[in-house]
Amino acid sequence: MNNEAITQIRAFDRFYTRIFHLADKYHLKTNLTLLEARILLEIGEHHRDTASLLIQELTVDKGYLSRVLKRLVEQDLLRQTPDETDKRAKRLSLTPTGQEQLALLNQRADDQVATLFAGLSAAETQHLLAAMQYVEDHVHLPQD
Amino acid sequence: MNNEAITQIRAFDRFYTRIFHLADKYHLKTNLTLLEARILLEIGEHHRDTASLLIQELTVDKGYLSRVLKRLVEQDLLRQTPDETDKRAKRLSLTPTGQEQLALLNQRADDQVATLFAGLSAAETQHLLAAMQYVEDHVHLPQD
DNA sequence: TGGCGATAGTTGCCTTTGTCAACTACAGAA
DNA sequence: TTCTGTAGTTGACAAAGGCAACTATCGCCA
Repeated sequence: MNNEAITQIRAFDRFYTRIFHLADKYHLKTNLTLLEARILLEIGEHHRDTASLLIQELTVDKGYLSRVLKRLVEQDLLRQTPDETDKRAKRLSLTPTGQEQLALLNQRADDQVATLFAGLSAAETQHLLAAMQYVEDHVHLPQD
Repeated sequence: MNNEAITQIRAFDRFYTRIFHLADKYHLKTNLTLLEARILLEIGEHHRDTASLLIQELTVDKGYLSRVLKRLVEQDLLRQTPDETDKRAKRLSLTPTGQEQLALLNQRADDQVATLFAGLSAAETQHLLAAMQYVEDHVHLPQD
């Protein structure tokens, strides 16, 4: 890969990081931090229901995560129920309140995205999705 | 924009955020934090040579930035020279040591990108750049 | 089966990062 | 020349996160 290409990719990276840094405010006006919001999302939408799964997905320290989860439990957004088959683990699930919060977060995040890409025609939207897909397909995931 | 599209875009966002969260480690093995690295980059490459410009670009608190800049000066990576035409402002520039560090950072960041997109043919690389450009061109920048 | 290294999660301790408000100094316009 | 706004600094504080030690349990295998 030549230097010119690398320069352009780095420019895209800066651009995209900035955009989504601005957009990653969907948790505001809730009482949640960005990490807490992402946790609710991962549990509620992607069924990652143990701390270890979250640690992998969110690349966060387990000690820190433990505390954040505790906070979510105290706020009655999260439940930790003992895992019957593995007594070291705890299964995480959202309380009704947690589900409400998640719905709200999703609403906000959707709105953000809709604003960022407002006014595209159907054809442009398709093209955009294809472009994103292309990027995703051509990144070499670093192995963990 | 329909729900399906929004969902896919949010998936891309999560993906890309994660990738570049992993990739944003180019400052490691230097003594610099990510913010410090980005500051050197903005000053050295993009000629943003006052604190206010950096505040805008990096969306960082001015009090905090002030301290970080002070630290960079102490490390002899940065110089602050009085602005003759505006005596409130200070012009920022890299010391020779700072320029060396910047070169090192650029090297590391380039390597990261090259690794992430390793093995693409020239045609694929062109396609990738076009895809990124398309995304960039179709985002509605939120006005500050 | 019982002993042992690995894994899940918690806790204490500490550092770094970031926020907020008050403050000084200067600019630019009325 | 006074008033409002901007550039940057400082103090006090809160939030975020890293690190290591610890408990409990698991799963393997001699």
